[in-house]
This record gives sequence, C-alpha cells and structure tokens, in this order.
Amino acid sequence: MVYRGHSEGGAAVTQLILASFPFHGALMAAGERLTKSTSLTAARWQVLSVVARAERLETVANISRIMGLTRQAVQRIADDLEKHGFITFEPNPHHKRAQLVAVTPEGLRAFELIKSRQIPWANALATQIDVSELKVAIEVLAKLKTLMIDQFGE
Amino acid sequence: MVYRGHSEGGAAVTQLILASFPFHGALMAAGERLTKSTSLTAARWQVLSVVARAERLETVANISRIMGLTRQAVQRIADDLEKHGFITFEPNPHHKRAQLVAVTPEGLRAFELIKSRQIPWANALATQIDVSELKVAIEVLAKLKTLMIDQFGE
DNA sequence: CCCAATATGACAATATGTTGTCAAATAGGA
DNA sequence: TCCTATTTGACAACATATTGTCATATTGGG
Repeated sequence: MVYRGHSEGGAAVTQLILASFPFHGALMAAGERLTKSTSLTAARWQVLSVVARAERLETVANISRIMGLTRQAVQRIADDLEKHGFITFEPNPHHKRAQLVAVTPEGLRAFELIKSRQIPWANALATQIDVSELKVAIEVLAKLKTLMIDQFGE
Repeated sequence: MVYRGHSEGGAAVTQLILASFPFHGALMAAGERLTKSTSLTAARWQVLSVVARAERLETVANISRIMGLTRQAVQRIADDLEKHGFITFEPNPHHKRAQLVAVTPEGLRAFELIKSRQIPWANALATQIDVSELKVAIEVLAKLKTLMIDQFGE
C-alpha cells in the first residue's frame, strides 16, 4: 500500500532511506559515546577527523564538501576548534580569504585518543557482518549520493 | 595509515560511516527539494510520513523510536504539525498522557502531494543501481544499527 | 586584460535535535 | 495490593545545521 507507484527498485531506494535514518541516529549516539569525557564533542571530532586524515591542508569550504555539510556549519565548528587550540588557520598562498586548516599537537592527541576507542569499536561491529556486504553498502551509499546530487543539477 | 589497527572489516565499517555522512547530507537536501513550495518542511514531512504509513495510531514516543530521534525532538515537530492542522492528538484509552497521533485530511493531502514527487524521484534513482545491492545495503544498515544499540547496552 | 560568474568567509535568523529535569501515568514484581 | 522502576509529556538550555545575505577574492571566458 505504502509503495504503490514505486517500481521494485524505487521501493528499495525508499526502504533504504527509511533504514538510513535510525542508522544515522544510532551513529550519532555512538559518536557521543566515543567522545565522552574527552575535550571534543561528536561534531567537533568529525571535523577534526577530516582534517587529521587529509593528505594535505584543506580549506573550510573543502571540508564541508567532504562531509556533506554546509560551509557555514563547518566554519562554526572550525572556529570552536581553533578557539580551543585543536586546529590553527594557516595562510593559503593560493587564496587570501580561504585559509588552510592545520591540526595542532593538542588536536592530534585528542584525535588519537578517540581513534584508540573507535578502532576496537569498529572491529567489534565488523565481526558480526560480512565484509563483502559492507563493501556493497559503501558503494551503494556513495553512488546514491552522487546520483542525488546529479539529479539536483538537472 | 588512517586505518592502522583496524581489522579489514573494521576498516570497512569505518569507511561505511564516512560514506554515510555525505549520503545523509544529500538525502536531507533531497528532502528539502521534495517538500519545496509545500506547506511542509523536510523534518515535518518525515514525522508525518511515519504517521501516515503506520498501520495504527502511534504515540509520539513510539514515532521517535521508529525514526531514531529523541522523544522531545519528535514532540516539538508534532506540536508544530498539530498547530498547522496536519495532525490531531486523539485520546489514548490505554494511557492518559500518551495521546495518539492521527493524520487530518489536510495532512493526508500534503503527504500525498509530496509522495507524488517522491515516487518518480526514487524510481529514477533506482534505475541506476542493482536492486540486489540496494537490498544488501538496507540489511547492512539495519543490522549495524541494531549492533550499535546492543553494544551500548553492554 | 577585463568583467561577469563563482567561491569564500562573516554574520544573522531560524530550524532541528540533544541533554537534563520534573511531575504524572503506567507497568511489573514482591 | 503495594511499591519501585519505567515511560511519557512538558519545559528549558544548549548544540548543531540550514537558509539568506553581503562584501571580498578568485577564476575563466571573451
């Protein structure tokens, strides 16, 4: 009844979306637990993670694209991180306004602490699921994301 | 480098999480477009969808569990929906405080309008992805969600 | 080179969601 | 039944993210 008009695939897409909301909720809750009693919140940790993982220094605008958030949301979090000494804004030789975000030693310490919790947490979860299925899910989410964005352009 | 210490599966779980954030962002943006120029926002549409799809009248607390949000977040949205005439709160014979949420004709009309946009949108996306892969992704998200919540209890 | 389109940071207003707390209602075991 | 634990709605404070707008910087086509 609910899916009348949906093709089989369309119904599956819709079901995936319906499944993704509680998944996202559980994920956020897990993020809160992983950052508990540290100097970071889940949101700040996520931004810091992108910076710490990046191959090179990134601008705020670029971080926002990687994360799928707005520029302004990331900017606010980045300002908080800078205020607390976890990152610094470095001059960008290619752009006067778009400064580059660099992790401080303190930021790196905080990131590593949470990573030391995140790794066993992820490993424990992974024992319960097929790696091949995880990989399919990764590809599906990445592809659907791209399709949704492309669809927007049309 | 980033995934040192992760098992193969643990790295895949982490990659899935990293993929899920931009996916969620794209999803929210799509929700905004689907509800554009209607009397609903994406968040209100999501709550209304749960109510409209449910087999029977649900309480706010139950809706929050279905959606993976807090009770309070859903309560605020539900109060907005009631104020705008999309839902009503009906007496619950089994619980004096926990009223049941019912869709009004106006709420149903708004839901159906957005549904008429959502169906072709989902169908179009689905033509680009294997249904079997979508189904795997649905199962993975559902299972991981459960695992994350169970892990919390321990 | 020049200029229009685009990207970026800053700022404000608002929407959305969380935690914490409280009192009332309910449920379940002793 | 009684009593404790849990559930629920209400309210408040706050964190997080969005849209809209503006001025400045950059880019790319003509």
